[in-house]
Amino acid sequence: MPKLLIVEDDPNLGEILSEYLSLKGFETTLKRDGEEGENAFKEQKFDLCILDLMMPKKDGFSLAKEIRSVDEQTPIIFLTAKSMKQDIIKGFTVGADDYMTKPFSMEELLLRIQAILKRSSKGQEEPFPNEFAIGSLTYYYQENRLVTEHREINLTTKENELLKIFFENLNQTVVRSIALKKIWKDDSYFNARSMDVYIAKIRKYLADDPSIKLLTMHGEGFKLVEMS
Amino acid sequence: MPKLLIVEDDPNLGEILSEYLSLKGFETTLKRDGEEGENAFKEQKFDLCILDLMMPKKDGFSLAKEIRSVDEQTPIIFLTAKSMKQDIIKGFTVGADDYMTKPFSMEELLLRIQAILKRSSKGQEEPFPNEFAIGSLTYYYQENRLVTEHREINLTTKENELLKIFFENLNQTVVRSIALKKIWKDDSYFNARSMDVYIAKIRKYLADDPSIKLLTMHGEGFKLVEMS
DNA sequence: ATCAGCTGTTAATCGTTGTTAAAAATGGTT
DNA sequence: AACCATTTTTAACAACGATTAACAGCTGAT
Repeated sequence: MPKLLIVEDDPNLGEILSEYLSLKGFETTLKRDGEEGENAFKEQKFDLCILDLMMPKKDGFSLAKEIRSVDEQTPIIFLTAKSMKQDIIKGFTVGADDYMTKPFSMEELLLRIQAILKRSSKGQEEPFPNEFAIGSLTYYYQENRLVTEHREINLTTKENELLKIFFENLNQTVVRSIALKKIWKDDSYFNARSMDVYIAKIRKYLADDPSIKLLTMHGEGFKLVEMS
Repeated sequence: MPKLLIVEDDPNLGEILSEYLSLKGFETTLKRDGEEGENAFKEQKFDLCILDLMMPKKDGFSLAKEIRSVDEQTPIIFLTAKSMKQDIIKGFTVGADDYMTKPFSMEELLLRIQAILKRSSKGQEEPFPNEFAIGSLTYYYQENRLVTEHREINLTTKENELLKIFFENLNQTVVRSIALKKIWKDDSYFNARSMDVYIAKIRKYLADDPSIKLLTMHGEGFKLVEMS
């Protein structure tokens, strides 16, 4: 649950922001002016700050500078009363990550917050590569296609999703219930049986290279391995 | 001349709004309840919607949701009878851009409309490029035209809209219901079948380059990919 | 070794998608 | 308004994919 610091002097907008964002699963702290905001920032860590520009006591720029002098990391979003290009440029020079001009849609703000947090949380996860080779097989995930020495197989959607999970977890056990939840969204007896049918199909495809085996880990799941 | 959709059940207020805003240079369409509003929205494009919250047949929230499911762009302003914070928050969660609490001044409404239109016209999404190349194909969206190695195809409106969605989402699954709502404005059994017919037509065009495939993601939608 | 509970396999069934053609709607022209 | 050409929708059937069912085989615990 990411923590947000909201500094906004308009009590109405502040409340709405705060409530809406808590509703969306953030832990929000609302402060009414720059000084309060600064104190709050000194007291605890936040994952992101939302600062109004025009505020009594200490404006958003000054507050952002204070924050940046202590902390290079924490993302800052500015709220500007109107779309004043000067302000926006100045905002970015003091280290803002984004800005919103009032009035703005909560949804858009939410999207931007999510985008920024995702970006700053880690190096974005590498996507599963389209081409994946093992033994004499080549698997093209994006293209729902598996190429063996003897033939080219067009995979159905379900076959493809399941095979992807095995390639992602090469030499590791894929737990039944986890695969089921990923592909079928819930694990029930019937979905489990459906999966077994697909296991059989995939095994037939993989049989083109005898060094590749999809092992059964009885009671747990399956494991794709390349024999040495 | 921006087009406004006004949905307001109070005939008095509706008329006043409509007349005032036409006087100010907008082209206004006035509807008296949510259902009428929905139909109007499906029939033509608007630059902004002004929706009353309390209305017979279909309230403003539901209407906004319908609108957002088809179009996430067009700004929406809600008119709320009183300043109920809950309503306002709910309004933002369904994608509203602004709200006005009754009674309000026409002038203020005008200012907000102008602010929103200015903002939404400025920060416009990068437009879909007219020319788009993939494999040996070149697609000219603006010109409803697809050029292959062998021939030049003039696309019909529906073919073009559908193909555009696939190009926009290259290598990503386009969900049936989303495409349907975008193009046909609602997903029903018959529209779905109609779409299937267009899928077949598009596949015949794309077949000119065998490395381009429009894959079926069974139960989900379709995905345009370039084979490696 | 036996048995209950998993897993493997095949085929039937059910729902979704592919395909083609006819019907209906649309738009332009006389 | 009546005509035509074109586009879009509807309809019917074929093909395909996913699930269910039934039964056979296997595994590990007692």
